[in-house]
Amino acid sequence: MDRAVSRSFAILEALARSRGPARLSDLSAATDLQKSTVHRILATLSELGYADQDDSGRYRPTLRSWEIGIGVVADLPIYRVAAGFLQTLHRTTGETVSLTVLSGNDVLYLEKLTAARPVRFLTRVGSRVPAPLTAGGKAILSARIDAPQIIEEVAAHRDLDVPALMTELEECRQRGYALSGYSPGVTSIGAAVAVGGAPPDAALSVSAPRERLAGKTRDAIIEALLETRARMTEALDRP
Amino acid sequence: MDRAVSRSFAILEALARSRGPARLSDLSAATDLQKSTVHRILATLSELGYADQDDSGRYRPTLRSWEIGIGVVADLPIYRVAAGFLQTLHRTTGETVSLTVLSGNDVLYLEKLTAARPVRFLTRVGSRVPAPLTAGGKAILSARIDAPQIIEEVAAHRDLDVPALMTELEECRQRGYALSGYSPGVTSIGAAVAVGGAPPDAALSVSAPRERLAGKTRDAIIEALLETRARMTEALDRP
DNA sequence: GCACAAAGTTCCGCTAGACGGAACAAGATT
DNA sequence: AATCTTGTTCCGTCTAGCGGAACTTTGTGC
Repeated sequence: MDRAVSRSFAILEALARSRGPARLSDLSAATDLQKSTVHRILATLSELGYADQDDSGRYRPTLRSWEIGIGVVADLPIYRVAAGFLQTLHRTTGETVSLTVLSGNDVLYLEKLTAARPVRFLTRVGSRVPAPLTAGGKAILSARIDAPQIIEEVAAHRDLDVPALMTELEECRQRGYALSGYSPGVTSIGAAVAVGGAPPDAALSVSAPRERLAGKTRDAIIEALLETRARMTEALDRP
Repeated sequence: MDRAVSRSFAILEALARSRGPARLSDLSAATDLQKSTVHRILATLSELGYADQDDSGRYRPTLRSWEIGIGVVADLPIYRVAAGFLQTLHRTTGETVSLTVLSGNDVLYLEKLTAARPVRFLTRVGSRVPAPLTAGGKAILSARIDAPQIIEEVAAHRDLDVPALMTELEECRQRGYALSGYSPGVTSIGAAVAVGGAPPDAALSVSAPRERLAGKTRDAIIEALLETRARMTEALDRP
């Protein structure tokens, strides 16, 4: 395990985590590394174009890591295919739509199109939320055999009503979509997207204030969501 | 200049560049490094969560670098503020709108909202185009004193009609927006966004097929663009 | 404005650990 | 079955990363 490599990523992560420019000594403290070591590695990162130093000597990350990262997601078949479907879903429903993928025990928000009358959201693109707490996550879990162990691991950190969740997942499996109220006052509806015959690792979801998600509107949105999911699955399976 | 660090990023970049999973020997060849070295560093990267190995032994980058990167852009004031303005501009014009930032001699596409009837675009979010070739880039350059040297550096690699470009920039400066036809058949209109009194390093742009950008529509779009730019600048200056 | 504090940078001897050639194992190809 | 090719492991060599301390610069408080 190359020590310098490991340390360089720790520094880069600390740099990205610190909102705004970071001082050398802060990074040194955050990573628990000698100042001279941090200084040397930062010089290397700067030379490579991953960090920058302003006039006052403080360091900030550059957009280099973003360029690499965006290249990675742009290569994901799900991401490429989803773009168009997300838009049509957004247009037909008029609400906030999201694309999430399962990453470990979390759901990772890959893309989000926000409604004209936006909701106060706790999540932004790039953020993680434990899968069993979100509509998209539940939709994914409901079709995976490893759902129980994921739920168990999450339950070890937060308190979850595991039995209730299990019966809820069973319901999701039957009707094809999941519901959630993770952010207070907003309801989400999620549907899992599977590629090939594999267990699903992505989901589409629609979110709106609870009062906007009732009666006919709600039924229409669910229909649009399931329709989009079907079309998208079909597009993914077409080689 | 820590060698192992430099090499690890070279490997990560090669991994991200190679669309789809990459083989060890390919990475070894691409980075001009010994197989054993690449193997060891990949093991480190895997342990750190930046790379993964599938059953067939091939390596692929994870979403880790994207998570870091998206955190970096999410911290950019321009990016945070732009989101809402991009949406309203997209809605009022109905066309494709983009947010770009100046990065070196290039313009980097940070965000893009695509029109319902989309254009065949050569650019995607995360891609780079030499600044003098795009509407957004010209708009930015027209308000910067270092424009001549950027143009000169770009002209060294591609052939540019430098004198024509300089007079065009002068026009941009006077009317407040720039025009471009970088992608064949599509016209873009760009306006620079400056924060504080500093020289601008970002731009908003609207793109559409040439035939949709004529007469009254065109005037309306330009008005909407300049209006949005004004509002956004105001929002950025408000602390 | 001076003195003190804290932050960034440089230096250098030490040695841990990265390096790379070669050998080995496991598939894939002919 | 024979032959590549690819991923993995081993190990002696020695370089390059390490960290404590000294030095310089920037900023802060009286």
